[in-house]
Amino acid sequence: MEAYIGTDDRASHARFGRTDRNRPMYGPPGHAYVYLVYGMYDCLNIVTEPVDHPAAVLVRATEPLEGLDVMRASRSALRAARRKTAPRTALRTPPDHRLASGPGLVAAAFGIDVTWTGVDLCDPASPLRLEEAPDDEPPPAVRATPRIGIAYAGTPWTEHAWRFVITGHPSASGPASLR
DNA sequence: ACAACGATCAACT
DNA sequence: GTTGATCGTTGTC
Repeated sequence: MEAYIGTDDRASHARFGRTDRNRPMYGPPGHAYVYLVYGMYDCLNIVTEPVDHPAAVLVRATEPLEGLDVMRASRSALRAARRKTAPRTALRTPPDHRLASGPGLVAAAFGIDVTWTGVDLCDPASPLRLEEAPDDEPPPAVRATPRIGIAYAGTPWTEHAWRFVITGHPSASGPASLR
């Protein structure tokens, strides 16, 4: 997960204030904010603050537990559809635990695109939703690191340790040194 | 109307 | 470690 909060956060989509795209960030917490980056990849965010306080966490990675075959299929389908020229080398299939180890890969694995923006992730009837962890499941150890892939190098906004990984988790996104 | 660029990924050197 | 793919959003003119 990676946190973005407020209009002062120069790395956040809310830095321009309220726009058509980032409207869900200003909406109620627990809803999805999905956007397209680099013309190719969808990114799933979860709104985290009350109405009119723009903030969200980007889901950078998930651990694939069920439907791995579906994840593999939708990922390669999306890759093929969005690549003009075929690679010279055969495409490598990633290890199962890395099927959703990046924000664009999470969306690809779950088949999420921008049409999902705004859905209520706390609605038990939603096909895409958050659920309570089982009582017998202890919370994992979490490590905080700087955020990844944001511009404004040298500003305080690149320094904040607002990226959170489950310590040592093999499905985490980003460089191995930051897991 | 237009130009720049981005919360990325995978291929390539 | 570097770079191409690809297009909606945003700021500027």
